[in-house]
Amino acid sequence: MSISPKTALLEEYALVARALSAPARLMLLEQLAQGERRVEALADKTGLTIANCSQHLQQLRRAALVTSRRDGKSVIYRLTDAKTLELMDLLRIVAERNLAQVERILRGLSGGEDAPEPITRADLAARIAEGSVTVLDVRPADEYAAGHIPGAFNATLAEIERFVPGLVAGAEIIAYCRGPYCIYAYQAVAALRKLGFNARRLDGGLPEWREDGRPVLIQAG
Amino acid sequence: MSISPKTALLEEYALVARALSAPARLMLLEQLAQGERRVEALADKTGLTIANCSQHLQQLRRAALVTSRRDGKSVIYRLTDAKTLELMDLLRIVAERNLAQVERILRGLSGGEDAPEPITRADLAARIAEGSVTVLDVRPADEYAAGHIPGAFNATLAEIERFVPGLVAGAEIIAYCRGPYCIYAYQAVAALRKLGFNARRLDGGLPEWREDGRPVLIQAG
DNA sequence: CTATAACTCAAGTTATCGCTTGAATGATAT
DNA sequence: ATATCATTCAAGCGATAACTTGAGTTATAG
Repeated sequence: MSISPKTALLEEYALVARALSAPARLMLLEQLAQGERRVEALADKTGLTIANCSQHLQQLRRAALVTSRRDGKSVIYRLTDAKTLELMDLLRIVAERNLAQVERILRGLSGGEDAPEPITRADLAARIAEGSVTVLDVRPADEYAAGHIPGAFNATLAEIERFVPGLVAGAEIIAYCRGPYCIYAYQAVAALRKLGFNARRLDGGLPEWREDGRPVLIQAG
Repeated sequence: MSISPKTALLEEYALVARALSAPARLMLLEQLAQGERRVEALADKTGLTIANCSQHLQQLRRAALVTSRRDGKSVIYRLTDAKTLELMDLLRIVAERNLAQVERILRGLSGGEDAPEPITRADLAARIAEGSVTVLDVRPADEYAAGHIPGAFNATLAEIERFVPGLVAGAEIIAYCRGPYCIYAYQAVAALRKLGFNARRLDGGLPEWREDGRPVLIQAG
């Protein structure tokens, strides 16, 4: 009872979509977009148990969205290629354009309607070159250490207030985080604007910046 | 116990992916890519029961991949926008590039390794203009009638043999069908090549041709 | 107003998914 | 070899999805 090739093909396409259909797996992909990671590190960051995390990763691998290799005792996962990022991005774009619920959440995060448009990566690069902007990396310290935009300061959301006194009141602040799925930059911009600063979000996060071929500084460990 | 905005966002993105995660819904989207359709017509084409079909369509609508409107007694569904097509296409591309199973099926359909590269839509347009090619629409007659590439002949797979005697042996034949998800063109090319004809597939199908802004001929009814 | 057509809704069944727990594997260190 | 660490496998449970069936809605026709 072999099924038709048509159905077989659609099953395969559906398999890829199904891999993207669980929040836990999207979280894993977001982490992997930062760079390759061990299973345990992914479990830590996402709050999943190790076994559960491993199972999700295997589903992603079956759909060929990620690949894995062994390194000593660890197994290291990474995105198969940039197409995986594209797929995640398109998913987000469709959701943002058409789902009222998404717009509502994003508006809430931005603290009202006064949120400015995000700055493009090309514009930010130009502004950094002329030194007219403060760049803020709103990710956890370990992710910052693993690679960040040269010249960016690092502060988590909780640390922002402590960080503020050092800022010049007039200067524009650009916040970025893990990427489109990450809401830290939204929240940081909202917090800074509430404090009277001129803050904006970067369009995309570090993975997109890197994908553009722009420089990434890795902290000497 | 409100969930975090982060999780809420990921749930929404996952909802879109989940809508794409069933072969039946991909089939429906393929049909809708041809043009807007009533529920009953979609049920006929896909072989789903009406109730089941309706439920799948509602899932697609919840994910904002399709929209619907009432027209008299009927409800007519259509793709929300071209982004839906892009999403389907990217899904296919990832699957074709990375899943061994998909490559195997497609190779099988093409009847071995001698399948030529598909012709681009731009190239086909040029070839049509100079009249140096025969275009074959391998979709059911009703879909052909609802819109086809000007100058194309219509023949289903079963009819191809009957159609053959009228063809010049040397002339190149370009077959197309519903689009990337449709395998008719693969099968038609394989069949024609087996008969000694110089046949190739068009890259994409009618929806992509239309999306390019190229002319589509609608049969006078 | 009633009948009919085209969908949608609701309930029930079977299958699959996501998560947990505990055991099994694979690779290094002692 | 034995111990240890990182990951995967296997079994079980509750929740969700796909499909069916039959009833309920909405709009046109008579």
